[in-house]
Amino acid sequence: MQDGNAPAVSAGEKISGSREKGLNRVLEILEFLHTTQRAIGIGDLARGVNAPRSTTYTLVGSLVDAGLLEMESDGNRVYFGKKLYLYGMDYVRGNDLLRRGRQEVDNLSRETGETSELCMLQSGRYTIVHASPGTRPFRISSATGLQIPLPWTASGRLLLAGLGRADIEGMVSDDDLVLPDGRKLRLDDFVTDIAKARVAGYCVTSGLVDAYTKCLAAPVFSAPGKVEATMCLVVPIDTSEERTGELIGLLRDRAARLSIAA
Amino acid sequence: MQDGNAPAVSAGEKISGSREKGLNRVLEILEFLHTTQRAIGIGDLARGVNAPRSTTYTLVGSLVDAGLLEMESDGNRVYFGKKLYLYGMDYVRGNDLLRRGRQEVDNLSRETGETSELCMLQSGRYTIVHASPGTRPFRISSATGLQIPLPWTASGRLLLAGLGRADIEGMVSDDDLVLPDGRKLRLDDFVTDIAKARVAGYCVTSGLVDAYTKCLAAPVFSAPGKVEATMCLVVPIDTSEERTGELIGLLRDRAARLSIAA
DNA sequence: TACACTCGTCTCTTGTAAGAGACAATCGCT
DNA sequence: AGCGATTGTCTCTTACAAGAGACGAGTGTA
Repeated sequence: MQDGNAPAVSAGEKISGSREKGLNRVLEILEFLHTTQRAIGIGDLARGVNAPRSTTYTLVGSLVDAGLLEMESDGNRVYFGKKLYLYGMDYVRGNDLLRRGRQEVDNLSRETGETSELCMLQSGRYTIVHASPGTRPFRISSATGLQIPLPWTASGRLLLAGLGRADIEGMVSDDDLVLPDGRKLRLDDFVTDIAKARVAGYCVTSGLVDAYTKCLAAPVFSAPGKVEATMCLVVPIDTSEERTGELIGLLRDRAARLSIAA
Repeated sequence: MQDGNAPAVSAGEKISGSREKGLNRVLEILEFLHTTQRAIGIGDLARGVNAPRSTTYTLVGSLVDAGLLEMESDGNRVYFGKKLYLYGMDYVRGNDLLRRGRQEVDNLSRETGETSELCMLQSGRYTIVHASPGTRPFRISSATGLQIPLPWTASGRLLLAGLGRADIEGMVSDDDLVLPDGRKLRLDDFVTDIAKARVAGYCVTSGLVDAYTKCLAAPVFSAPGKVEATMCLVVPIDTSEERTGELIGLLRDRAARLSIAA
C-alpha cells in the first residue's frame, strides 16, 4: 500500500543549485500552485519554485499544451487545468473509500449542522480530503486539500495509530509541534495521545488549532488495524458533554460503516 | 485564453523511437491511465505507452513518491493518486464556470429526469466535463471525462461556432467523421451544421452516437461570441416535438444564466 | 525438471534537455 | 523622456537522465 507517504522531512531538502530534473521541477510547480491557490505569473512562478526562468517557460509551455495547466486570459498567469480535474475525477471513481466517504461527510454535516471532514495522510501530512461546512453562522476554517501539521488535530492522532515511535518522529518536525498560538507540544505527550486514541477508538482535541473549537474524530479502517482515513466534526468548544457524546457515537457509527467494505 | 486546445492531429506523432523527454513520458502515462480507467501493472504500462521498462520504473517511482500516482495494495499495479484529486479540486475552486456549471447540470437532470451534461473542449477534443445520470431506466452512456469525436455530438457543433473552416478541419480527423454505426459524415455538412447552430443558438442531433437517443445542446459563453462550454440533455429519440421544445427552452435559459457572470 | 515468462533492480553510455545568459519589447514610475 | 524591472524568445554548452541490457528471483505450465 505504499502510496505517496514519504517522510515529511523530505530528506535532502536539496540545496536548490545545480541541474534539476524536469519532472521534479514540474512537481514543485504543481505543489506551489496548490499552496498559492490562485493563478500566478510565470516569472513569479520561476522565483517561487526557485527555478531558472528559461526552464520554467519551457516546462509551463509543455504543461499548458498538455492541459494540466491553463493560461489565464491575460496570457501570462497560469493555474491548474481541466486535465487535472479529469484525472482527479478518475481517482474518485476508482476509489470507493473516497467516494463513499465524501457522501457520508456531506450527510453528517447536513444531519448535525456541524462542519464535517474526511481526512487522510498524504505524503506524510495530514490532509483534509473533503469538507462540508455545516450550518453555523461562523464558518470554521476547513478547505478541501488543506494540509495541517499532524499534532494539531484529533485526526492526526488516529491516523498515526499503530505506528512505532520512530516512525512517528519521522513524520513530525519540530515546527509541527508548535501550535498556532505559540504553545509547544511535547513529542512524548503526542505519542501518548496516539496510543490512547488507538485503544479508545476515537479522539477529541480542544482548542488546539484555535481557542474556540474542539475536534472530534473517528478512524476508518481499510484493514484490521490499518487506519486509512478519519471522519471528524469541528464543533464549538463549549458544546455540552452530552451532545459531544452523541456526536462521537454518530461519528464512530458512520466511520465504522465506511470501514466495512473497504 | 490559450489553454490545452492544441490541434487534435498532434502534428509530429513521433515515430516513438529515440530518446523521449521524461516529462512527455509522464504525460503519456497519465493519459494512458485516463483511458484505461483502472490500475495497471508497471510492465503493461511500459508496453502501453511504448516506453522502456527501466525508464517507466523510474518515472512511476517518482510519481508515486509525489502522490500523483498510487501503488495498488498488490504492490505492482498503479493508478491515479490523491494528489491529482486535490489538484483537481483546486481547479474546480478556481473556476467559477465549472463549479456553477456542475450545479446547474445536477439541477437540470433532477428537474427534468433526463441525463444532463456539461461539455467543453479539452486539448481539441470534445469532453464531458460533468454528467448527471437522470432517472430513466436505461442508463445512457455518459461518464465524466469521456472524450468523443466532435462531429458525433450536438455540443461539438456549438463549441466550434465562430471558428473558420480551416480551424475546424484541423480539429477533426477523418476517423472522427465516421459514426459508430459506420456512416460517414461529409465535412461540408458538418461545417454547415456548425454555422446553423451558431445562428440558432442551440443544436439538436438525432441518432448520431446511437440510434435511440437525441442530443439537445445550448452554448455557454465566456465572452460575446466565445463559446466556452455547452450544456446538453440526452433524451430518447422518440421524445415529442412539444417536450423537446420545452427542454430546449429550459436548457437555453440555464446556459444563458451560466454565461452571465463568466 | 526444464522452459518461457514477468518482475524489480542495477550498471554504463550517450543523446539531449536544463540552464546560463543575451536580446528586444513592454511596462510602470518619476 | 529617461530609467529600472519584467516579459517572452533565442542560442549554446555540458551535466545528467533516458535508455539498452544484463541479472537473479519468482511464477506458471507442460
